[in-house]
Amino acid sequence: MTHSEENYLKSIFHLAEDNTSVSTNAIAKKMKIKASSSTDMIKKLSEKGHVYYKKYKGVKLTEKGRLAATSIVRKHRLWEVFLVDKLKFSWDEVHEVAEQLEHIKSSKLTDELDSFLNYPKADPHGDPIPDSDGNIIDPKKQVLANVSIHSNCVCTGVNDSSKIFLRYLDKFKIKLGTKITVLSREFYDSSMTVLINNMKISISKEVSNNLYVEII
Amino acid sequence: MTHSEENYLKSIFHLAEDNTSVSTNAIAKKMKIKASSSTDMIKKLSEKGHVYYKKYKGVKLTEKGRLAATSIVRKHRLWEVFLVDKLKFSWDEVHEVAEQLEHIKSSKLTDELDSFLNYPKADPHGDPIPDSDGNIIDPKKQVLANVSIHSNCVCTGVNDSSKIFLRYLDKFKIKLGTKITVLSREFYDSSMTVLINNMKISISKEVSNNLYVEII
DNA sequence: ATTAATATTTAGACTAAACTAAAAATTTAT
DNA sequence: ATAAATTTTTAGTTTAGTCTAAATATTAAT
Repeated sequence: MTHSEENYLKSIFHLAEDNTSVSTNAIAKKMKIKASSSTDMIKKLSEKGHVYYKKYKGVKLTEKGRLAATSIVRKHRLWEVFLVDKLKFSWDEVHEVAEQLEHIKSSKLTDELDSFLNYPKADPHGDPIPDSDGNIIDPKKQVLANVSIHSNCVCTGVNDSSKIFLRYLDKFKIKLGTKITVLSREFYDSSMTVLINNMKISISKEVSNNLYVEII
Repeated sequence: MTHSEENYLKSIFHLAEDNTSVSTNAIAKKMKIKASSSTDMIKKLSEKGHVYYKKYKGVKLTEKGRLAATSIVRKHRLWEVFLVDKLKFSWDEVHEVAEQLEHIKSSKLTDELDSFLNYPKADPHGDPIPDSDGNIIDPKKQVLANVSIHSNCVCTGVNDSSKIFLRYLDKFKIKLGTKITVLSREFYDSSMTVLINNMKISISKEVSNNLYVEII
């Protein structure tokens, strides 16, 4: 399988982790290519048995395609853990490099890396790492925005792994494991006041919608 | 730079580490491609300033090309150290995977890896690791075949990193650092009798020519 | 239920990197 | 020094993955 084919499968997977149907256009948009390119590649992936495809009717991963996709996601997230835990990368620096490393083909490498890293359950952004059979145990996540007032919770992940968001979080020393107490919420703009690291801060709805937490 | 371009530069470098002229044919042979493909790519690399090239007159790396080549060799060898030292790869398993990893583009990754591995001087086969400026300190090597009788020496590298040779060495428990005492040499076939791990064994000239040693 | 807007596919073109076959240059041998 | 052998280059083809522009299908709006 080529890098390009792998990227398509990964994109389809991310567009529909629940394996609902995805349009060729949505794929094109996600991958920042033209729709015609997407259609072409989908035909090819369909012939190879990685996706189900009916003209104009969208695309779904086959079992084979899903397994290939989760394998790439597994590698991507394991490498991210490696970069943060073993080398000195921060969580906003890992994505680009992991995009390259995820294409390395060696199941021994992947499995030894997993072992070396002590079988991590999640990547540096809190996203779950699929096992080698493609199973993903995703502790269903709750977004900070939906937590009721006076709750005590812990940050368990982010819903947006963009550099800009991650750096915002760094600025306020918010990381995975950080305790957050919800103090109040504004009707006007859905912003929240929360207690983080003994500091009272105000958080916009954009932020509270992109922070996953677990209530304790 | 594409993977393919990088592979050409690497091949040229290995064909002439002393930076003498290399024929397009030699490149083709080394890379197991046709000579016409080689000529085409050389033209392209020449236009990009990575090689000097005059039709029918062979190819030499420019400074820029040499730096690119050593960077790839550096990455290849660092990854080999990682695979052996940190994951559980043996020295005959690392090459194929390192061929993929060497193309990952991130100088931060390379330098942090170097630091994580404690700035190794050589890869698992004893080949020197270039520094980030492309300098290679290669302790000039002596082949076991040339060592005089009764010398005590230590294995410091191999001149053939093929699986089949490395596995032969494994069978006799010969690895980097293994002490070798030369007992005698046969005129007939240039084979040697040596003492290794307290075992007297006979070694063909093929083997003694591919083992680098340092006399102690 | 048509028309308009949008989504999707088709057709044809481009680039990178390989190939084959043939031409041209160089080297070797007589 | 010429012919033969070998090496190297040129010319034209192929495949993968992209693109643009045009055609067609689907969906939304009146």
